[in-house]
Amino acid sequence: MSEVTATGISVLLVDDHPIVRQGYRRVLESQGDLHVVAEADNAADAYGAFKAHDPDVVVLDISMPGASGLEAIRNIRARSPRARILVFTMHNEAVLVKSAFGAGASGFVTKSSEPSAVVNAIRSVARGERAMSDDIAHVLAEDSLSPTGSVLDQLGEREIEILRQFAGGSTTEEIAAHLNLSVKTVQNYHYLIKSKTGARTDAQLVRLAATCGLTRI
Amino acid sequence: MSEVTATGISVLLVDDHPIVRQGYRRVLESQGDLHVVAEADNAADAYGAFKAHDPDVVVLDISMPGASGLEAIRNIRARSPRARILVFTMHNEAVLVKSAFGAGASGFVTKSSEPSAVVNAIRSVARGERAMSDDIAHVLAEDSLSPTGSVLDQLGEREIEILRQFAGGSTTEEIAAHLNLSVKTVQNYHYLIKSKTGARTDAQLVRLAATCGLTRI
DNA sequence: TCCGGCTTGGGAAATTTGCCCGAGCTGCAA
DNA sequence: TTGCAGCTCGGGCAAATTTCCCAAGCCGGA
Repeated sequence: MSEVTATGISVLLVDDHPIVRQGYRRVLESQGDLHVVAEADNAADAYGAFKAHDPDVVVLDISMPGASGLEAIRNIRARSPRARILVFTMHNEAVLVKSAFGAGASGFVTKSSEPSAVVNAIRSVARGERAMSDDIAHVLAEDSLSPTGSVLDQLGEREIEILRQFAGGSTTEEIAAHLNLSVKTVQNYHYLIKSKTGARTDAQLVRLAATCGLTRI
Repeated sequence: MSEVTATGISVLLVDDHPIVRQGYRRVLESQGDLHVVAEADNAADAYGAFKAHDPDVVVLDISMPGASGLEAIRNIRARSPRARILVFTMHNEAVLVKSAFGAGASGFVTKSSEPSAVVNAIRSVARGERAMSDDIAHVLAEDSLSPTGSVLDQLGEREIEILRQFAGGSTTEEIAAHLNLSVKTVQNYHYLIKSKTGARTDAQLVRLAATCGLTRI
């Protein structure tokens, strides 16, 4: 049972900052056709609120405490494949964007976008279209992405093992010693993992490994 | 020349996210006594806007591209010691809070606070009082009791800012560009941070930053 | 005033990265 | 059976980064 009216789009807002939520709410409701029917301040509550209100669009920030926002996306989509989820966050890393779409998001908009771009993105995903802000399109274009599923699916067993140890804090030498490989090989894997995942930085690799559950922090 | 009316408090909003600014504006203006007279989306413009509008209170997010928000605080206070500045950010690290007050802020409120707490904080600093949200008070209290300071206490303010951006996934060049520093300086900070914290790996650095709440994964 | 710490960067050697390559293995499909 | 494709493992080499050491300016405290 959707709460959508003949002329409106119902929205569930998920963000951990109350005043940010309230600000969004006012911006969205001033549009006339957008109605915020519920809010949640963490990923765990997001699914409950989704079930209770069956909104047309879920607008959520993926950088929240507790369970990852990606987790929330998967959670919602697993049970309600027709759910439309618009990620709205300050991050603009290619890996994160790909993970979000891979997890089932319909759109990805950064907080640096103009409010008009955000509300238009909401309308787009409500129509079942894919939406993303200009800067995100740019990031993805640069990344010249390959059509894949989860980021980890592109990695071989060895690559994942090395990524795990690397993200755990081990040095290249330690990994080589532990796996009985030459340092050069580990270096090559390191490079290969970065190219495959699109991570441009070791820090991005660690974050990627963490969001995929490869390592805990 | 203050733009304050007999019954109102004029506010300058500084935040790099347009829709967040717009949301704040609506929340504040719905209060009746608060009037947003100007906005700025970076620290550099903040002082210009301050001079032009002489607001009663500056509400600013310290995590912005360009010059650090702390820099903006010092900038404004140096020229207008009676300026009231309320820091409004998602960060709640004790070191950061102390730095902000040290730089001349009158208040520090996190984005996890209730909107009512935020507007009350604005009224408090407008009256010349010091204000902080409950969670900030809690963090400061815990910090003053802990015998072993956080690892971050060994780091200077610039070092913390660079660590935050690095852990967030930014490259050395990007950080240098954001902060208007030479790449060499950022590299030196990177090295210095590793020595001070004892991290032997970039991954360890990211984990450290995450456990200290400097970045979220 | 002097000392110490922060900030900013240069310099130079050591190390790592980025990207190319080949070779041995396995599984799979024609 | 042959052959292709993908994983694993490492060499090579130029380019980039990291690692240290150093210096100068600034500021606050003793």
